[in-house]
Amino acid sequence: MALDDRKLEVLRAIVEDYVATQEPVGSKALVERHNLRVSPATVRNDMAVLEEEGYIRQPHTSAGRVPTDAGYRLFVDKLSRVKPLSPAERRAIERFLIGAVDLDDVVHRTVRLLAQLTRQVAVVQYPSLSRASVRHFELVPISTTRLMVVMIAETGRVEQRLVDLPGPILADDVTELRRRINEKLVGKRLVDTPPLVEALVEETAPSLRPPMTALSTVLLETLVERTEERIALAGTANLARGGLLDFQGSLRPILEALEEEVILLKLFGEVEPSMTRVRIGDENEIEDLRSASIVATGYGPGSMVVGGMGVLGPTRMDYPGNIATVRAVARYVGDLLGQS
Amino acid sequence: MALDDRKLEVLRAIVEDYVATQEPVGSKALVERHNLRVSPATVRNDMAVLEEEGYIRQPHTSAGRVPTDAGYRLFVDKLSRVKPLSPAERRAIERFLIGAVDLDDVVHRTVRLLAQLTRQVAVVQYPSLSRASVRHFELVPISTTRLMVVMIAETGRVEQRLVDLPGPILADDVTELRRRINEKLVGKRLVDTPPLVEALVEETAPSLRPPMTALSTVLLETLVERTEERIALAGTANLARGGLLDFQGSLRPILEALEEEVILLKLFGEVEPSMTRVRIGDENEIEDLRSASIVATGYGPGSMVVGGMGVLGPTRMDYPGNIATVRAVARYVGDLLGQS
DNA sequence: GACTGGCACTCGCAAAGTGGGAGTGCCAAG
DNA sequence: CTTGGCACTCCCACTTTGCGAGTGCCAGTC
Repeated sequence: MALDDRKLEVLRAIVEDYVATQEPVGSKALVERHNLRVSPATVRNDMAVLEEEGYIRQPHTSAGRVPTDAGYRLFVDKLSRVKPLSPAERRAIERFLIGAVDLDDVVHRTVRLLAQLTRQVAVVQYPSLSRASVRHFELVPISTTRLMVVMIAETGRVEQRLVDLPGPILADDVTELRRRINEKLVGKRLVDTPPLVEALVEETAPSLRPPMTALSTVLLETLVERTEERIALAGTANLARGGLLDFQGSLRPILEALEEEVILLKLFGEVEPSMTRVRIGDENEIEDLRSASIVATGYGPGSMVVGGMGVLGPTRMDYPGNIATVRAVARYVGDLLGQS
Repeated sequence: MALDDRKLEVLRAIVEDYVATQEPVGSKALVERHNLRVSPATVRNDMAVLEEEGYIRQPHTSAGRVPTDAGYRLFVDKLSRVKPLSPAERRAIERFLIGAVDLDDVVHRTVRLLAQLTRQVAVVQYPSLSRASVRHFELVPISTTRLMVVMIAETGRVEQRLVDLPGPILADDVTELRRRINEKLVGKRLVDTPPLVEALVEETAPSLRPPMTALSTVLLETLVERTEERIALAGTANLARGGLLDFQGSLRPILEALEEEVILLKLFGEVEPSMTRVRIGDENEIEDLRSASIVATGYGPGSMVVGGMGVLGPTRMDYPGNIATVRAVARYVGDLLGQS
């Protein structure tokens, strides 16, 4: 059965009121607050239909209605326009990010900013190396058998590792290795590098084989393994705001999930280019997050995506507002990365 | 008035029972569970005295007694021996830390380990640079007017920064600068370096003055400003364990305080060498943490202190156990740092 | 003087009872 | 299709009640 316009309007009103008040909303209050031009009785009939279709439900007989996860989903997909940000918010974003001194600082500020603006838990993935490309490699001799490998990515992110060589090495050989590595890898996207590293070893003259082999192991680790593991988090205190009415009583499972970086990466790292993903309640695969919703989006310079960011909160959240904020912040940070 | 031995014994029993059960403890239950060799009535008299002295209190008339912050303090100072760790715990510590690949990983694992063993919120300060000494400086040319400065500290921590030079620079000059910087700074403790950097600039030949001046600014920043700001946190989910009986109802202020790195650094960073500090409830200067206790200690290779670590939980916590665990982990991590 | 058993008293808490009110579903009429 | 009316449901906040744990005090004992 198709829902006519008024029924959709009723659903929207229910969602908006419930999000605002946190209380089940009844037919009478609805007609009063929104100027639906019909009587409560009519609204009740519409509600009955909406309930049958699974978009709303009553917590108890003879209480008001509350949106279901499906109801929120419909609301997000069809019934809400993305709220434009207020000038005050735009200014807040700029002011907050403008003083950032390095990449860590950008991420740090971003996550706090998001938490503050949305009043939810905010998550920002550090710019992932795998989708970015290599700007420069450096080898620094620490001792005769030890090198430090430093990689600088286009995003400005820097990774370093120590390598123990199988035997002493000459300064000239270090220079040679550095030259060869840069020649082969600079400008390439990190995801594409592993086969190149393999080739690099094979093309190396026998005299330099042993150190190059040792290096290649570490290069692969740096390039691939540790590549998207870091996450910044802020605003957990916001979880405790709703007086435990959200999250059916216990913050425990939520806090636990938030401590698992693997989970966060799955939620906020798997983002498609220029898409904002909204995951509502039950739609979450993670058991512990069935009472939470997530708004996530990718960010990066231009149209490139180098990481994800977003917010997490109760299913009863201000979707249009949060979506707008997350998008705006993501775009701003993306531009920032593009500049450097 | 001096408290005789039995009264102290009663206090110890109250603390232990209350920590275990989370419920006010009465005179009858006390004599049953601990073999005090007196009657409930006697215990009641002792309790009356203890209450008068401010070590315990009753939540309501005719309820059992609960330790006050002063009671816990007395318990920690005089009445508890540090529990030796169980072999299982020792093994857990080793197993958990043994696979760590780099400094970040060590800190990461440590904080999770602490959270797991104590079932409290754990905090670990990254090894502070300021108390460690410089192992090596490296200058890496990125372009003709841009250098990357990399500093490696004795603790294995690496910091890097980009520097824009006032004009193009030759490779040989970079080498010269590198040599001079290392000559002057290697082996010095970071806190002692600022005047040395000043001197360095003054001793520089006029031709190299401009780049050295640019460098010195960044060196000072790296050496001083950003020097002890990082903190790792784990186990916040443990806060939600006590069913909100701890922390008088709201986790909010606690979570908020935990998000302020400045606060955490104050709490866990200001540690004296080889001391375990216990801060109980009211003793905390931070308003929001008046219902929490903190056990913190320093750690580092040998007798050096390069950072702090510890746990935070409800005042009703297992002090002897937590103190023992924090100390053991700190010592283990310190040894680990000493090796590399 | 220190300890003990007895006893009256206090008071929080949980279970049970209660009234009010918000909200519903249905129906007959417009 | 919409509307006003009406009977009905049932949650919630409030009060009542009884119970029991725990206390403080006192008089008696060692």
